Amino acid sequence: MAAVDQRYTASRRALVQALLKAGRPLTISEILAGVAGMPQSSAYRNLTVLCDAGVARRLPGMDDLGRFELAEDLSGHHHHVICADCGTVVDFAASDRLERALLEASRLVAEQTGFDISGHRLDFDGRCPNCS
Amino acid sequence: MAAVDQRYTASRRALVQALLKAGRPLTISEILAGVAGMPQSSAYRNLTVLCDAGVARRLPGMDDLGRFELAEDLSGHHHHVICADCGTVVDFAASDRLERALLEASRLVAEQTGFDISGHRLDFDGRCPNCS
DNA sequence: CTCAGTGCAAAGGATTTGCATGCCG
DNA sequence: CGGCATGCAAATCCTTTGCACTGAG
Repeated sequence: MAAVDQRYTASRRALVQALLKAGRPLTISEILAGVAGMPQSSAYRNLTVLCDAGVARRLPGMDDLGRFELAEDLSGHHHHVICADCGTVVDFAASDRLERALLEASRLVAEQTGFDISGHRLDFDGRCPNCS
Repeated sequence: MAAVDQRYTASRRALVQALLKAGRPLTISEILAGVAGMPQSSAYRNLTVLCDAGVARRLPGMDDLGRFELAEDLSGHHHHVICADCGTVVDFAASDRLERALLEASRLVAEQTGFDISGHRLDFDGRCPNCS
């Protein structure tokens, strides 16, 4: 890890802690709220560093808000359940059976499209208990 | 459809045609390139209308570019293969077996999270032939 | 002493909105 | 006529950058 990373400073530690504690992807706003006193720019900059270092991961969102979570190396392979109303994202681990089916599908996709497939992302869309 | 939509104007028709012809999700830039003479604001505005009308759909992307495609009502249920380098998105239809497994998983997710699940999204990440 | 890290403020880029005008019904 | 649609330009929103300063090795 030290191979890529520069220094594991207080700010970065704080970011990782925040993500760890949340156990689900967080927006910048949520992160800033949880790590009082950190300027946006530092949050963005360090999050970028963490992503490059393979510690964190940025994920796409329906709304235009960037969300961050710990890399799967640290959190384990999982998928997401997304509320169409408030955008909240919750983690979810798929069954082995489903994962196997997905792997198989990857091979198929590679054959059919010529892409070199490196992974998959599975999201469930719905409405969370709060927004129902 | 007329229930939600206002008017099916030339601009909107052009947008739908462009998406239809492409057969894959397009960015705003790609759309503007294909529909010469349309101002960005009109493209955005009409795309929004089309999305509200259930004719089109906006999808999340790793890069910050919004991509649009026709709704599944028109294009059929499918998934995406995304190039990590250039961001190009290609459509892909999953096997019945996989779809069944996904449906089953939806039920499981609903139980475990309390969400009301309305659908799923499956993306394969990789590198396209051009970027390899 | 040197270089990475930090904050602030300014810059960027994609998307949205206000407003006046044009056109369909 | 009345209301939606359209263009243009200005405004927003999230995110990235430039720059000068501080801190660790």
